Amino acid sequence: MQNKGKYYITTAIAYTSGKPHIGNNYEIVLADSIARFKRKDGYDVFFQTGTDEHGQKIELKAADAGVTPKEFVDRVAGVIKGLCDRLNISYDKFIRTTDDYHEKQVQKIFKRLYNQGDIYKGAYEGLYCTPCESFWTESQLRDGRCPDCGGEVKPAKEEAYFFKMSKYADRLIDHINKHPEFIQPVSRKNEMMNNFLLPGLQDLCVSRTSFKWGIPVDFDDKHVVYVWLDALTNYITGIGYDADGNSTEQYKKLWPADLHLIGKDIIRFHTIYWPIFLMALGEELPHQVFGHPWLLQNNDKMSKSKGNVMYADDLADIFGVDAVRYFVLHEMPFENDGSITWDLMVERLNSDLANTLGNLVNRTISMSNKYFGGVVEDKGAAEAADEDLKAVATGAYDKVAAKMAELRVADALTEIFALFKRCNKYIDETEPWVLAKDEAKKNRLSTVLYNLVESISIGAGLLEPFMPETAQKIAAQLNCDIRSFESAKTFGEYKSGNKVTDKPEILFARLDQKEIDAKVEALAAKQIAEAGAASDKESESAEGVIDIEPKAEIEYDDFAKMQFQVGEIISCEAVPKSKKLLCSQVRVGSQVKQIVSGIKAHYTPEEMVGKKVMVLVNLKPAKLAGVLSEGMLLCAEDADGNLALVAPEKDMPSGAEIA
RNA sequence: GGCGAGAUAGCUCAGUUGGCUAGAGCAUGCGGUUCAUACCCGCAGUGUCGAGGGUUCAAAUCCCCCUCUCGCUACCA
Repeated sequence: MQNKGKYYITTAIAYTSGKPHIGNNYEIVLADSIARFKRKDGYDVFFQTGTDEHGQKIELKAADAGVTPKEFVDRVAGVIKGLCDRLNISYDKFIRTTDDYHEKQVQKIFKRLYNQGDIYKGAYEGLYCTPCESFWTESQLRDGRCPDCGGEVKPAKEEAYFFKMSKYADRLIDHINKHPEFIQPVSRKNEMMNNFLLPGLQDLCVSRTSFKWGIPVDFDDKHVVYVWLDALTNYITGIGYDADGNSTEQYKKLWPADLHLIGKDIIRFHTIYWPIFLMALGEELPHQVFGHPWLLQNNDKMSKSKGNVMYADDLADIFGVDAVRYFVLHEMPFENDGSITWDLMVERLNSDLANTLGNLVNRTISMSNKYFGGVVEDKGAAEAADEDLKAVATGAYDKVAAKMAELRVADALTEIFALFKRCNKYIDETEPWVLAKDEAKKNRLSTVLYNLVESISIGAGLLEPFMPETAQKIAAQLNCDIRSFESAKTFGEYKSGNKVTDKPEILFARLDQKEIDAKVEALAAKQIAEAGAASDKESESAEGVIDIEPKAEIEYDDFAKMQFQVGEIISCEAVPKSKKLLCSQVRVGSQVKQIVSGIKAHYTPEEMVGKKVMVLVNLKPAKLAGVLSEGMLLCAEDADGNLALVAPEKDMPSGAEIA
């Protein structure tokens, strides 16, 4: 087979804060299918995945669990790698951002970018805008004032390093315009252009002093390198990049990457910051970044405490690895989010895998055994009816390859199943059981069965990248090797006179919805129990608790400046020109304040009325979406951004002081 | 608020540069068949192609407007 050149494909690296659910594993199955397809198609493929292991969240989780951060990430990385292996992922490299070569290179990269002036130390003094709660750099200020609100900026305590993004923006815009395939799907290109590139890029903060669990900046050890410079560079450090110019042969061969496969939530980082980092390092840009949609569960958020989190290993236990692979690949459209439910999985498995594919293999082998003792022989008794089957079988590769070239994996699978459906139809057209009754038609019957076995063999060869185990099982039952793509283009490669197995195994057993329901309930119970136990102490704890960025310590005087009181909401309406704002009239003691809050998504105006809530009353009034707001309603926020108003635990009169 | 995408059969969607009775898969109904995992094959559907207006011999497809949904983004005291 000719070598079509190298193909370097990566997934995003998984954050080691906990066990990933099926929605996270989707990406790696997708990547694996592409990698296997390319490999089989004659490319010299290198497939890298791994784990992102630094950051404050991990530092805190480890502390909760009573272990060191390294012990914590070692354990979670092991779980993640185990899931990859369980899903039969054919990665060539599993990188961890705690690997020593990676850490060393990140330090070198940081230093080099600093030395060449792309990274600079941000002077926070005089640059914090209190109303906006934002830090600004010199270059971002407008006339020495906050570019957002035009207010004064004041000194602050934390210093940080920044990357000068704007310096490379024009080059990046040019690159994106000249390479329309760079950002996939293309609809994302406009979002990046219109929201970030064209309005002007802000410099990116690339260090932190507020936590320690990260790669230290080697010339300023108060700082650790902050997430993106650490995480994104895995794509080059994993294959031997060296910031001093001594990159390995492997690096020179593989870079630039052919495809970065990532979730749509991190497209910005991969199509703006990452290319700019690479430009700063003088490296080529990756050919393509594909921000795939998400696999959601029934539009319902997965949550362990609800017991509805789907994990790849649980699914594989119930359905089998290849069924899970088939499911996530098939259900995921190209541009919109897909949805996954237990009902749908049972339906897909019964309809596609058991009925169409499994039954086809089974009935074909059964007939071969029944009529010819398992011997499959082409007796040359061809008829016109065979031509279409042959055309579909030998033409399937081209169709699948065309879909794969566009990364349309779900469509590629559909093309393969079209071949299996054609085979079923062929059986009905030729009616082997009728031929079997006529001794004179023995040769025809033999040829018909040969055509079927040959077509199935071709289909199995095409199926291999997506469902490797199943392809293996089919080949074993047909007693032949798995077909190469090359041999899938010609009809008649199955060895005539070969003997198939005499005891065909069921590839996919039909499932009973009720049995699955029972298993699902058992899983849910287990999860809820675990979630309960976890909230006590266990290392999995942090579901149920939230860690946020700590702010600098304040004096009592700072606190005393704020005046909190109980306020009663007497009326409330939506702010017309905004999506998220509600405008409430709040009685605080004898006065009424108008307060605007960004909680429309969580409370209806009707719900708000009558509530007694905690109000920050002496906040300087400001206009929001053109409406005056004279205070702030206090809310708690969870990790998903859900808000809950804070209210006194017993009924208190309006105006009561909170201190 | 800014930018963008979309609204087609019960469900998920396809419909290329406007062209014949608008398609596929799944689900539903009917018929056929029995090698096989009660499977497979065939047939049939229903659709005001989101509402309204316009251009055209001809519009799901182009233009205008309206309603709704979604994505990114800003604001969210």
